[in-house]
Amino acid sequence: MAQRVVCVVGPTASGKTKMGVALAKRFNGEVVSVDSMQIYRGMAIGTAAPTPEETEGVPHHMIGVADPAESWSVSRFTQEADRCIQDILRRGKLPILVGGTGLYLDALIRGNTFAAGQQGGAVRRELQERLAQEGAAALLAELAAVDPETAARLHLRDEKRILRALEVYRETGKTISEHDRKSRETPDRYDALYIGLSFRDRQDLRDRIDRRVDVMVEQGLLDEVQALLSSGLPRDATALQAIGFKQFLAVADRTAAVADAVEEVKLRSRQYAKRQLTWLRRNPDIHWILWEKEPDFPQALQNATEFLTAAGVC
RNA sequence: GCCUCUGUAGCUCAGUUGGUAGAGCAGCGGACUGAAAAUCCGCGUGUCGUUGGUUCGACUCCGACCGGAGGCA
Repeated sequence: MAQRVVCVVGPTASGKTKMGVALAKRFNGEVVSVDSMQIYRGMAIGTAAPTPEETEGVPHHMIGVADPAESWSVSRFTQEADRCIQDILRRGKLPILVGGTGLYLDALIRGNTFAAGQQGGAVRRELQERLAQEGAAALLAELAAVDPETAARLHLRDEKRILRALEVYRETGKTISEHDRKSRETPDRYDALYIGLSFRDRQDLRDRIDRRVDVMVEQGLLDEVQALLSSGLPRDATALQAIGFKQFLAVADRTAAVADAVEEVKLRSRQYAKRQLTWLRRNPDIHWILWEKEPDFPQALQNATEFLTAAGVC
């Protein structure tokens, strides 16, 4: 039987951090952040990483563990996070996975393996050049010759995935569809209990996102971005693709006004929240707790506790 | 007060010589296996300001009224 872990999921600004801490205290757990941007150092404000006060002494893992100049990936993340989970289990504590990056969480729970290849690698660079020269149609045709299944699935404009599919074939001699099929067949690595947080009315989520963005700006999002830049972080770093950082980069460059950047960050955040909800919707195992207007944590903790104890967590 | 321009989707706007309307953004839905806070796909949601008239037929032409912008006084 796979080892048991608890996952707290939900769109951005739904209260996952607070819930994670409450559950960790109640069930003798430690939190593992599952967030593609909180892993980078020096981005605490813009990624709404939990502050020392917010953690209430509960150990948190996988936050601020990476240099923003190096680009991480699902593969790298799952390896490191898995190590944390194992360590927590070894110490007899309950791992509580808290985060909004759906792909990372699913890969972790399922124990996905990833085929060879990497951004910045020789094969990828060569394919990128060919994409620029010959166009996506040529590459998609090439993919169709070796992996018709994937080629049929991908849209001509989905260049990122066309490149990746070709890369996997080049690097391993096997198609990505074959790799994925095998990866899916392996049993899940963890026995996960999911608690989902969201709002019954999307408008309430939007209001909460707006308020959170205003707070980030008050707390010094611009300073945080400027600090990253003055540390010599390249502008095309993956870390700077994070919502908030991308827009305030323009403010730092004086090519955008603060007020416009704030509106843009709010917009991108709610679009991101929508994509997160789409991702989560296909997981039928989530025990949802839906907020009415405002989060009610005491109530939610009781609800979640009942759910977890009924499932055998103590 | 007079003159000119203007009123079409949540927003910004197109709409040819009259045949009940379409773009971008927003929004909604979906996908996602080494960039995932990334990337990609799909969907038009409408008293065409109101009200009379002309016409087989009006967003389109005419009148009045209401709202907005500018100009002259």
